[in-house]
Amino acid sequence: MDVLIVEDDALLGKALQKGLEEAGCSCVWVTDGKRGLDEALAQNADVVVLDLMLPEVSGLEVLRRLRRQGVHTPVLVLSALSEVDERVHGLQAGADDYLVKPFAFPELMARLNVITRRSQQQTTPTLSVGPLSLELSSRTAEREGRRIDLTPTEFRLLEYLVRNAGDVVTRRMLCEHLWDADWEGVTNVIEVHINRLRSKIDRDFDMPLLHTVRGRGYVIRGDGAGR
Amino acid sequence: MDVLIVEDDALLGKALQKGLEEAGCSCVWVTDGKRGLDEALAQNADVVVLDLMLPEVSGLEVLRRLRRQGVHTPVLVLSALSEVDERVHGLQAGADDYLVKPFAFPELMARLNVITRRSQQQTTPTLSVGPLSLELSSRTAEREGRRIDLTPTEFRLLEYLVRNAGDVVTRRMLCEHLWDADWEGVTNVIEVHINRLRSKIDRDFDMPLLHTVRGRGYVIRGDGAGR
DNA sequence: CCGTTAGATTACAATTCCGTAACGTGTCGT
DNA sequence: ACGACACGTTACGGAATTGTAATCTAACGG
Repeated sequence: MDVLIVEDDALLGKALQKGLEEAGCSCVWVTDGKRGLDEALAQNADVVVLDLMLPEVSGLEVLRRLRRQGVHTPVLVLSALSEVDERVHGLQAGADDYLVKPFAFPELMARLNVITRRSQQQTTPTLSVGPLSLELSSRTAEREGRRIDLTPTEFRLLEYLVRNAGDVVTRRMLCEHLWDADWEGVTNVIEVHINRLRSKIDRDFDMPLLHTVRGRGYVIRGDGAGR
Repeated sequence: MDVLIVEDDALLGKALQKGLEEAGCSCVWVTDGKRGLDEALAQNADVVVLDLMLPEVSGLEVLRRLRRQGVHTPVLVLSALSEVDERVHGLQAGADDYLVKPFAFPELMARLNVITRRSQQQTTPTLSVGPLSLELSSRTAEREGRRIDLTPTEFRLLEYLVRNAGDVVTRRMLCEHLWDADWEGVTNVIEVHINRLRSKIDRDFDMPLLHTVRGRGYVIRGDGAGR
């Protein structure tokens, strides 16, 4: 496990690094907020240990900026203050846990384990079916490592299919959810978009995921099974 | 608080409804999975109490489909089985808590309170600065109740500005994050897009949010303050 | 006060995206 | 085997999106 330590006190920093490395973690230790933010933004750490009292940029500020940038790496905040107020601020700013100095090293380890486990099982904003995954935040798809660019409607179509993976999605459903519409069947918009989608997510691969169910609609399935 | 109860056992269902209503909650009680899913999808409930053993569509299936549709309403699962296995399945399918029958009513209440509170403070996938908010999932913006349609690049530009709200965003930063690019300054793409963005989020309102900092770049601020 | 410069605004052209229509292909029932 | 029908494929035109360039406006320095 990779840990980023942001701690200006050399004694404590060194102790943390030593203890964590003995516990089998690899550490990066920086001593000011500026570099702490940079390292954290690089997203190479699985968890961050962040002191609140720092020169230059305060720990709270680092935390706030980190979260604003959309980085959700779990953060454990250290502070000399035991004030409830501070604790509230920290948690509001996006900390996952809080530890008051002085503390016992085993407790730090225990808390780090808890928050990393929790963050791992958090639902990431991503959908997937078998080898295909959609990243909702960036609106891109990926299959077997390859990035797939989708137009807005292609993405919405695929998203809807994936949310109903394994179930047949009827034309009617698509009309109502992707267009506004009651018309349904006036044109062949759907077939056209299904076709374009297939050419992107299935054409270049062995196993087709998007199947048509004659007379009913379409299904997307993770295994290759046609029905 | 609005509670949706999905429970086929009439005795238990009635008891739950009575108890919850006495505690000041308003309840909707349905007795099968199909209607449970429909009601839950309507998103009128703040929390769902879901029995696992149901006729037609099983509780697990209801839960799974609900989550696949992107609905995050907290769900408390009820089950006669105390098997660890079942519990794991339930939690994996997206349950927020688990209660084994028979149970004491106060415990149910306590757990409902915990999971609703937790879900409320969960970070919704939305950014906001003052009167402006961005919904990341649907890629739309809203200001003072009015929906604002943004093109893909406009949205990315605004998102980046909002994530750095209060800080000046330089041209260099924009070039690197929104385009790939090292060119920076060859053309005036940025000014043009800023202009288009302003015409949508500021033009029709009293207080401008997007300010230019001469020689540095742009800031977005929730209060009207120019600097 | 004037020239310089940064930024705003507008116009325009290239590209992309989307819905329609026409046509091709395969499947099913008889 | 044949026709009907469902779906696939391709081509085309209009609309939206995006980057470039030209022009206009406002701030700043001296």
